[in-house]
Amino acid sequence: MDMSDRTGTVRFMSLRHALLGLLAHGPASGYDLTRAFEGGIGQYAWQAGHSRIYPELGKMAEAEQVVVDEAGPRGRKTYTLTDAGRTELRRWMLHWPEQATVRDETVLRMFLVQSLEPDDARRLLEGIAEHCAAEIARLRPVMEAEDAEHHPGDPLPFGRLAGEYGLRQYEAVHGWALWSLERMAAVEPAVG
Amino acid sequence: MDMSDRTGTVRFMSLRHALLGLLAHGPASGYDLTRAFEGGIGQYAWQAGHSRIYPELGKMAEAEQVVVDEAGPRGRKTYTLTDAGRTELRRWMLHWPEQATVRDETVLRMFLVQSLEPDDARRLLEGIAEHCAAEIARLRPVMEAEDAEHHPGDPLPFGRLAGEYGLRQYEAVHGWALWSLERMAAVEPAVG
DNA sequence: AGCAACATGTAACGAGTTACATGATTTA
DNA sequence: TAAATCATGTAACTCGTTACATGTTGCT
Repeated sequence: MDMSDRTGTVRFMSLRHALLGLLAHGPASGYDLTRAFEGGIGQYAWQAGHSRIYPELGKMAEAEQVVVDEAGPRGRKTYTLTDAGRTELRRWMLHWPEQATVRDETVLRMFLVQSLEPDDARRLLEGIAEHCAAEIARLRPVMEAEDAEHHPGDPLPFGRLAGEYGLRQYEAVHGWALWSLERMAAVEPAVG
Repeated sequence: MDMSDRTGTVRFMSLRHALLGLLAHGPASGYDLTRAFEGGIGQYAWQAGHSRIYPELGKMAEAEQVVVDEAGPRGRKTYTLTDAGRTELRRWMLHWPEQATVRDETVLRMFLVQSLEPDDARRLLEGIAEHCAAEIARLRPVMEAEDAEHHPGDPLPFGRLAGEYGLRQYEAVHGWALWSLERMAAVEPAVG
């Protein structure tokens, strides 16, 4: 599979693709989509507020990647993916740029752990390990409950793969923090 | 450890903290720092080009978090971290906001795998698994070589913890992609 | 009647990318 | 002497956040 995109085509606009992806599993309003960004996507993948989402939906409608069902109370507009929208989503999902956009404050902190004094670094790593352990304890039962409800043959619940990704992410960071603590202890044992 | 920051203090500016963190391991010029962003930090944590870095260094000098050694050929300016800079770096490293900035195109794609048709999703996951396997094969020998050169008692090489983080990240994603393929196969076996 | 939640929009600002612009030093 | 690399800077544009602004519907 081709993991890179050497064509000089359309760049960036990941918010648009996030919206296309969310709309792929059913019509939704700007309000609904704003709520969606408050969940896992906003926590782990991409952030956006309603003030950015509404204008983008407008542009997507212009580009005929979505259509509006003018209806619903309180001026609610429901957007539905068009074939053009689904095609663009698929194109984006299958063609990865050589350098994808990344801006992750948490990962940045991990890259900079070694800029702290050893005692501070240790405290930070201990905090990370604890935090991950707590998140794992919170997420694992959610996944297990979802799996228990799932009958063979049913389609996977929306977000199940993403949830698993989050869980494994926390497990990886947890393991890394513990490994780093051991590694630091071997080099420069804590005083006390 | 306090993993959240409820104080209404200074927001965002992660680029500044990335620069403070890089300068913590030694003085560098804007050019050097721009190069640094082309490596692991830019690939996994935070992106920035020279056009953003130079003005930010200017502001940091104004705020006296760095000082300039006016010297060097071609108008090269070397920046050195001050105590104020180190204090600010430490503050940022130890106080985590409730919701950290995240914008990661790759993770976004993983969240949206389920928006693809099963055959496309399978091809994508296979591609991810292969890509991760290749990166793991590339990174592991680098780490092992670094570890082999390392003598007990020496400080950890700069970036060793970050490198391990990257490696474990790829391992986690690799495992997730394989798990997802199995999970999908159980639900909707591939045709053929 | 009042409050929470639903629902949409705009404006000002902050932060990053691409492109424009210039020049000095080193190396082949 | 030509090219690559070093080295810095600015301007225009895009994208995201915070704050401003307004009105409706459903629930208690």
